[in-house]
Amino acid sequence: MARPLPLDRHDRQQAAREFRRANLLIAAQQVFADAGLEGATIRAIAQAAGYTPGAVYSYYPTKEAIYADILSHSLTALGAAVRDAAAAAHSDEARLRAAVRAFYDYYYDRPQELDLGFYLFQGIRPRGLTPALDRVLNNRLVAVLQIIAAAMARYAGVAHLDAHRETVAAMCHICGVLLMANTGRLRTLDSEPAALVDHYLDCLVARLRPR
Amino acid sequence: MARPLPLDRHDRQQAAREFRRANLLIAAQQVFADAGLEGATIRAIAQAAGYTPGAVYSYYPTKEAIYADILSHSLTALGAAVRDAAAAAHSDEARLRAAVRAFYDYYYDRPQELDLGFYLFQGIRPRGLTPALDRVLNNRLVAVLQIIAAAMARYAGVAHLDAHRETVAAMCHICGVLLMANTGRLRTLDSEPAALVDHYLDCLVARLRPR
Amino acid sequence: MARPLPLDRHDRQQAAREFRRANLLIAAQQVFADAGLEGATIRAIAQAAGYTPGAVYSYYPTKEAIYADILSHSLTALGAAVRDAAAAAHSDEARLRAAVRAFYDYYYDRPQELDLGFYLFQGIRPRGLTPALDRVLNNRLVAVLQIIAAAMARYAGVAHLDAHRETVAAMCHICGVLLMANTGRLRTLDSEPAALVDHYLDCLVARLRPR
Amino acid sequence: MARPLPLDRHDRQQAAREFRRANLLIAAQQVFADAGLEGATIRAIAQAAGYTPGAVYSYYPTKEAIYADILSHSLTALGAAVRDAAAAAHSDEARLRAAVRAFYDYYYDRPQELDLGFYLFQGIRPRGLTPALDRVLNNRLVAVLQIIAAAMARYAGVAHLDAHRETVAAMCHICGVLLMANTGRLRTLDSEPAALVDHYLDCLVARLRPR
DNA sequence: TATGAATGAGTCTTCATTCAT
DNA sequence: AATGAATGAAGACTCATTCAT
Repeated sequence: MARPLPLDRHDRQQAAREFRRANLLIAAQQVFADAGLEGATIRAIAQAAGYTPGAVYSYYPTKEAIYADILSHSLTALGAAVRDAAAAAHSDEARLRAAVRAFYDYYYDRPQELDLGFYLFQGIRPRGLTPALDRVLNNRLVAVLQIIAAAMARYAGVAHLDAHRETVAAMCHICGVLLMANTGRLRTLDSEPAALVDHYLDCLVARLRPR
Repeated sequence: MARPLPLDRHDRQQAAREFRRANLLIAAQQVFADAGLEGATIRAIAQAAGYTPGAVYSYYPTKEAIYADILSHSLTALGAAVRDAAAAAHSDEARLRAAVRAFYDYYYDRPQELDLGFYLFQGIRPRGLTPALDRVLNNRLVAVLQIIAAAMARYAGVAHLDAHRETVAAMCHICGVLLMANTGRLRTLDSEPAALVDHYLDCLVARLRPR
Repeated sequence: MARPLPLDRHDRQQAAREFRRANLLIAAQQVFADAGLEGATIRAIAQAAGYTPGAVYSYYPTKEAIYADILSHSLTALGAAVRDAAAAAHSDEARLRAAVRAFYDYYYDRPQELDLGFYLFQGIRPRGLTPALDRVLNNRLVAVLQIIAAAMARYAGVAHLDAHRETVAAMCHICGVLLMANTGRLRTLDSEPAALVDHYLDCLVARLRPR
Repeated sequence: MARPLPLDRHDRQQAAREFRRANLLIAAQQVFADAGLEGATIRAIAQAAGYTPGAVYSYYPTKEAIYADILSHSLTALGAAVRDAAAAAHSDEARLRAAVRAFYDYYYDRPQELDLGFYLFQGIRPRGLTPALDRVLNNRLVAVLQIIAAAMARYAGVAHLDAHRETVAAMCHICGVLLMANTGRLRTLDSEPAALVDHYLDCLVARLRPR
């Protein structure tokens, strides 16, 4: 039976600190979801967390670092959503469809998190998004894509497929649809984002169908 | 032989003014391409054009108006690029491929213009982007898409096709690829944007191929 | 029979200039009445007169000088209004009442002109309102007050009265009422400006009534 | 014997903050008295208080809010002045005279505060002067007028008098005199503002004298 | 660790006035 | 006399960040 190891003082402090940081992060996510990239000022985040602006800097060196941490959690949650959807499916085809749809659904419900990704991943940031952090975030994304790639391989048979390319292509397609939806283009073009996604999936499934 | 008509004073002044506005716009485009959306402040634009900030306001009533003008020119240029590419093609299939590729190529070379479009097309701007202007810009985009839709219809035969949906889907795909490329994701995922586009086109062409 | 004297070239030019200045002034008055003190920019005035901003400076050295000229004309018109009202009255009491009421009515209909007077007459202006001009404007005002003073003297009999003081007092009262009306105070205090004026006149007439 | 209660940290900080805000307000009042409405910019106020412009915004959300606070204090002080003057009087007549004179004296010594009132009470301000605040300020003014109205009623007997109307009329008169004095008109008209006020009071007292 | 006051560099925008033409 | 382009100084306001406590 696992018993929690006794912590020495240092570890206890560390844990408490981590706990406070997590709280701050949750507040930041909330501000973010409510007010978007522009509205998420340090002041607003601090206030939402019950802190004053200065206190935030005990936990994050920079505003961008907060962004990065939110994004990191966001990618983890995305991964969970995609994984769960895939796990619940009852056929290989359903699994592929479910995984891709989960990716789409996740961001459709959280447009700000998509924005954040695009913002942070963009070129060179003055400070905050270090190469190390960038690598971490990237790995998170790769992990999500691997779930989709696996579903694809299982459906199509690994031999007949460049699963990596197809997965990246699917991600691009989904993100493009989301982008167009979020900026209002699809509305003015009289198109339903979900229908576009399903159409893409229909074609994909047909194309990869094992014979 | 066309000889330039003599201009009266008013016309000459008008032309001179237009010339200066065009210069200002070019400077703004440059600032834009160099510094991106955030960096393209009135100060920076004015300086690049050799003006003081106040002077800019004799040419554009608002910062957003400058953005809108850049975007408008951008969409016009995009339209020309797509049209030219389609016109130069020697077969129906080549025309479809060329049109879509031209769309991609245009933005691949001018990533900031893509950003600008997404920025300006987004919801309601405080001032500057009037609904009228929004409609104009939107029509420009629609015009571009119609070229692609026409190529598609000609290739596939209009009966067997929801050309509108396929065109919107293609645009989403291209924009998704561009977005991923611009934010550095494709590099880290070891994917070539152009290869993705070509793959998409291969699938599209195969799928729509008339029998 | 008076025949217009032949004008030499210089005079003709002078007259033409004066004519254009008068046009400019009329435009300025209009802008003023429409847009108030804050809205009456040089640009707006120039545009209303069909000029460009620079041209205005051929006629007035300064924005304040335009204000001053408007005010001067305003005071002249006020004088005419008061004079006409007094002239039309059929009794000494009616004359006094009519003159004071005319003062009130004039400004009640033209609140911006009252503002202008207060603005220009206020303390030291940076430039524009020279002492000489100030004297001119003041004399205009004095001329108006003399009409009222004369009506008062005629009504009350000159012996029993400090007509100057009573006239200044009446002017203060009227201006106070107008000020309170224009700033919305009377509305919130549930008082009618015209009723206040009439009450003041009733008291004044009763007090000065010759026995 | 009252001993200051020990304050907890929060209260101490709150008090310190209030103290600084009060200092800022005093500086603002000074700037105001020296430079007038137009000269009282955020820059100038900040500088006078030893701050940078941005710091001002931790104390007041808006320039108009500073104005409003000054005006609020001003009206309170006016009320106190009028009340004290009335309280010190030894007869009903003296009380009425004293109250009205106190109103006059207060503003005669602080001409900018009169301006401020007229500015802020004017119609709708873009931001800052909310309807709620407007009501508060208005009530302050009404409270002052009630002191005068009470003195009037006590002197004349409430039956024989429209105390409200007479009070509003007196306020208008005083404000008219002050306006004319502040804009230099009374000087050029060779009239003493105080003498005008006293004359008005003489007439008022005579008219309302109980028989 | 947390405070929160303060900074400083920045944002867009306005407008009377000047001056070469 | 008129143009109108341009200036320059100013306006209110925002916000990430620092730092003494």
